Amino acid sequence: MTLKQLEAFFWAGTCASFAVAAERLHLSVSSLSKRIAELETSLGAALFDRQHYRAALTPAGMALLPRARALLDEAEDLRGLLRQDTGVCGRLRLGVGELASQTWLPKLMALAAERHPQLVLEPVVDTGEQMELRLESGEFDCAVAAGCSARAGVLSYPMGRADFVWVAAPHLPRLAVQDALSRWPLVTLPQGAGTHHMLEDWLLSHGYVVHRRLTCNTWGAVAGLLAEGIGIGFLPQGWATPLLARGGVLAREDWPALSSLRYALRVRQGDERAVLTALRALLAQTVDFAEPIRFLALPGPWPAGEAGQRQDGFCP
Amino acid sequence: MTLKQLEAFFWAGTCASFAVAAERLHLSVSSLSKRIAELETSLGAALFDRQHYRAALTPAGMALLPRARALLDEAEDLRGLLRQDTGVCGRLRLGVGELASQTWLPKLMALAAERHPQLVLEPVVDTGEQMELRLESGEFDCAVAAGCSARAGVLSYPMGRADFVWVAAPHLPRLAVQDALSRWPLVTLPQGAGTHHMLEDWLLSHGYVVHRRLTCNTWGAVAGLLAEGIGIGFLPQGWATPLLARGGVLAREDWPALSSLRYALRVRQGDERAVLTALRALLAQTVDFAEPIRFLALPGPWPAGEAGQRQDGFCP
DNA sequence: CGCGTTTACGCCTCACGTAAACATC
DNA sequence: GATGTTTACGTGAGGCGTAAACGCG
Repeated sequence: MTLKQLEAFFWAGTCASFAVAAERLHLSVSSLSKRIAELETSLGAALFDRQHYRAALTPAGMALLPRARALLDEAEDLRGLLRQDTGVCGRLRLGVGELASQTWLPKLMALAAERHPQLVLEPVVDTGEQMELRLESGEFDCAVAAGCSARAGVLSYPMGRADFVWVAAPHLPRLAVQDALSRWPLVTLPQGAGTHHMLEDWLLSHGYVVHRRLTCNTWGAVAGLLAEGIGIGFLPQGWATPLLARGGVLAREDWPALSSLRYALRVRQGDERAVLTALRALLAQTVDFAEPIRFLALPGPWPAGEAGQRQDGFCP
Repeated sequence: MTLKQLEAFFWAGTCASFAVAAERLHLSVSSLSKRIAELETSLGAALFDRQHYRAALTPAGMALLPRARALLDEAEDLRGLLRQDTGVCGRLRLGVGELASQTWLPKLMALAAERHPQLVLEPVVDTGEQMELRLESGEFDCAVAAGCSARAGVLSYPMGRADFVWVAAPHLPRLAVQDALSRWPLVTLPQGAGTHHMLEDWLLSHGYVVHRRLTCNTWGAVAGLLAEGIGIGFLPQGWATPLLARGGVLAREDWPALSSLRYALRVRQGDERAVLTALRALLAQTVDFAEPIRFLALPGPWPAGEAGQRQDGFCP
C-alpha cells in the first residue's frame, strides 16, 4: 500500500470516471487502473465493482474512501509541517464564468502567483451549468458560478454579486419593454449561463414574452451585437460602463431593473484540502463579498468603426 | 514523500543507529540512508544532523517524528480495515529470559501461530540487562524481563512472577546460610540477569557475605553445577521440581526464602502498533498474571550418571 | 459503434545491495 | 582502527505510457 495508490483510489472513487481521475492525477487511465488493482491486491479486498458498465465502489471501497481521504490529508499536513512557505502547492482547476474571466480573475491569478508561487492555478472558462457538471465529475476542483448549487455533494460559499443593466443601440427607437421584445431579438448568453435563471425570473415576474432569441456564448459578442443594433439585451453593469460612456450602447434604465446575481464558490463536498482554504482567502481579498463585482480589466467592446484602436486595453 | 520513507525515518529516529533501524526494516544501511535523504529532499528540510559522530534528530525531525508515527499507525489501521483476519502480521522481535524460553514461551508461540498465522514472532533469549539495551536501541520490539524498567522511553506491563528456591547437592553437609556461603561458591546467573537484584537484596537484607561466586549463563548449567555439588545456589521453583523429585538436588527450605521476581512486558514508549496489543492479549492467556509462572516444558537437568536418559523430555 | 476499463508489452526510472569512501571518536 | 553514515555503481523490479482487447449499453 502506498500513498500514490490511495490517492489514485480516492480520486477514482470520487470522480465520474477513471478517465477524469487519471487526467487530474496526470496519469494514464491504464496506470491508474493498475494502481488501484495493486491497492486491491495489497488490501486483499475489491474496492470497485466492475461487473456493470461503470466501475462502482463496493461497500469495502465506500468504507475505505473517507479513511483514505483522512490519510492523504494527514500526509499533506506533514508535507506542510516543515515548509517555511504556506505549503500551498500543486494544481487547482478553477471553473469560472466569462464575466469572472474578464473581471476579478486576473487579479486573483496575480495574487495567487505572489502568495503561493508553487500553486498552479488553471482557470477554465465555461457556463455555469457545465461547471456544475464538471465540478461534480471531478474535472474541476472548484468553480465560481451564479446562484447556489442544487446538487448534493457540492458546497457553496457566497462570494459576491453582479448587477446587470438593459442596453440597446443608441440609434434604435426607444420602445417600451414588450414592444422592444416583439420587434427585436433578445440577445443573451446561452441557456447554460448563470444569467439564464435571472432573466427567466425577470420575464416571468413582469409577464413579458420574448419573440425571438439570439444567443451567443461570450459577453464580448453579445455587446457587439447590441452595439450594432441587431437586438436588445443586458450587460454586466460595470463591464458595460466604458461602452456606455463612449455611447456604444444606451442604458435603458427606464425598463424594470434586473435583480442582482449572487455568485458562490463551489467546492466538492469532502474535499478539504488546505489549497481550497487558501483559495477562499485569496478570493475574499479579490472579490468584495458585499459590493457588486469590481471590474478590473476594463473591456473595450468595439463600437462600430473603431476596430484597431486598442488604447483601452481590449484583448480579443 | 512515501510511506516507506516515513517508516524508514521513524525507525531511524527512534533506534540507536541507522544500522539497527535498517536491520529491523530488512534493508541495507545504504538504502535506509537514501530513503531518509529522499524524504529530506521531498520535505525540503533536514531531519537529521550529521555534523557529529552519530546522526541526531534536528528540531524539525523531532517535530515530524510523532506525526510520522501517527500517519503510519493510520496506514496500519487502513490495512487492517478490510481484512477479515485480525490484521496482526509482520515481524515481532521479542526478548525473553532463559527461564521464559523454557517455560511459557513455547505455549505463546503455539498460541500466536494459531491466532495470528501471519505474525512472525522472533524470540531472542538474552539477559534482562541486555534486553533493556536492545529494546531501547530498537533491536527488539518488546521484551519480557524481571522488575520494572528504570529507563524512560520504556513502558512496563506487569505479567506474572516467578519464585525461587535455595538448593544444594544432597551429599553436601547441611550448613547454615553464612557457613555455606563461606565454604562453597555461590552459583548464579551473571550480573545482567533478572535475578541479580533480587539476590543482592536478599544478601543485603540478611547481612550475608558471599566469598566466592561462580556464574554461568544458563539455568541448565547452574542446575548441573548445583547437582554436582560444585556450589550452592537457587533455582526457579517450578523449573527445579523434577530435579528435586529425583533427588538431584535438595531444597534448602530452612534458609530464608527469596522474594518473588515480578516479570513485566516492556514496550518502547510511543510504539502502539496493534501487533503489540495482540501480543499482550496472547501473553495474558499464556502467563497467569497472579500465579507464579507455570512451567510447561518440564526441564530435566541431569542428575549425575543419568546422562543419555531422555524419558523426561529434556532438550539440551 | 461509443464509452469505460483492463491487458499486453516495451521502456525507463527508481530503489535495492555490494563495496568503497568518508567522517568521527 | 572501530563505528556510523554516505557515495558510487551495477542490477533488477516495478511503474509508466501506447496500443490493443474486452465488456457493456
